[in-house]
Amino acid sequence: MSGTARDRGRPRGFDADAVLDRAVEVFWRRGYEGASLSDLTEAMGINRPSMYAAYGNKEQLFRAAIARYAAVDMAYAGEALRQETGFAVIATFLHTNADALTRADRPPGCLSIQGGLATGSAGVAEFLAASRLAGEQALAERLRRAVAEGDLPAGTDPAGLARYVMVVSEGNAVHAAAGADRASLHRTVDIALRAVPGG
Amino acid sequence: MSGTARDRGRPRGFDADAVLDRAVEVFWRRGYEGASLSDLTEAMGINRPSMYAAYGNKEQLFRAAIARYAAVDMAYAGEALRQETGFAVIATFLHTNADALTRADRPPGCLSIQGGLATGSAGVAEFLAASRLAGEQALAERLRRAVAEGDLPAGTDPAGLARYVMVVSEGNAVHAAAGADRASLHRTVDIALRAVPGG
DNA sequence: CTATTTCTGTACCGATCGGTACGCAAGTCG
DNA sequence: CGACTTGCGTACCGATCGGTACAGAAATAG
Repeated sequence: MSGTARDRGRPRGFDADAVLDRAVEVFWRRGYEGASLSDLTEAMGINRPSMYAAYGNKEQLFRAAIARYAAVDMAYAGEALRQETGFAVIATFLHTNADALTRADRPPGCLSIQGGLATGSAGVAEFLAASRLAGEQALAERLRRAVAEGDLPAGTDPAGLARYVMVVSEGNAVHAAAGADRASLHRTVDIALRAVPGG
Repeated sequence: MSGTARDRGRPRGFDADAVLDRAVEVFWRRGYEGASLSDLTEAMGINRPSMYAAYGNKEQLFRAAIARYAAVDMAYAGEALRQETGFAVIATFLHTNADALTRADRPPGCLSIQGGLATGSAGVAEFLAASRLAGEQALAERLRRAVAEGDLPAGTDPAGLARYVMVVSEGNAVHAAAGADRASLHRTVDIALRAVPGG
């Protein structure tokens, strides 16, 4: 009963998280279908069977990559939700988002959108849409509180405003992927904020 | 010299434009990489060699499909540019765009974005980005005139405003592809218009 | 030590990818 | 009527796709 039947056998020769980061980057640049297993395993530095043993198959690897992406590259969103006022939440989210979309050490744009809006395997696009929707709902919840607390005007529709914010963020992601620079994204955010009560 | 060496030989057994419309729909639904030649030729109702003879190869077929899409499914954009004031141009564009993104007889979203943000063949994404940019510049030109004519406030940045409008439109396209309904797109547009001088 | 378990690397699987060779059908020319 | 030109349909090409069988290597358990 000492070894919990898990430490037996040959130990894994790679760090699963570190290797997953390389997969994130490949999916981000090439999309789900554009990233072949050869691309992925080469970037990850492991062989194909090791990848299958660790993650199952390509789609499960992609889902793991999205989870890792959300935890690492979208941490700024959680930060934004912790701002004190509804307007500050939105302004912080959009501006930090603009920065995240144009980091020099990462692919431009957003993995959730680059990954595959239109893809042969139906599950992938729906999975991505669902994870974006989860973020939108978290924002709507925060804005609902802002209305209740009075720092957004009574009568403001929190869900509609949250959707607007996500639309701006996703549109910026499309522009960033097409090569728009950081300053122009921030300029767009400044215009967009004029539509937000308090801006 | 009667027949200009073009009417000779067996005549083509299909209407090139009608067949291209079917290709548009396949690319729209599945993206550039997700649409296989088998998918395409089956939907077009022609054989592979007929497609190659008529269009060259898959990428040229895609470019032809984009051109056809711009002429047919984005005609509303030209209409919007002909509105009388800068605000009317933007409002008309965004609202007719919301309708176009959710037509019952067409795939949801926008071919230019569904087609392939991230794709293996580098040329495709750049071509799509360039065609979106052309629309943005046409809008900027129209808004520049609106500032000159005084129906947008002096000091308004036409290029920045045009980019903002395209960002909203592209963000809405992402949402439409994920299944958002027409009403919620229009609600987003109404919020977005509050950022536009005159809204 | 041997037995057992688990990971690694090679080498391969059938399916599908984009693209094409080639013979036949269907027209216009003289 | 041939002679010629062009599109159509079958049947196929090499390359690459996602996924795996299998044997050897590296660890623990006894």
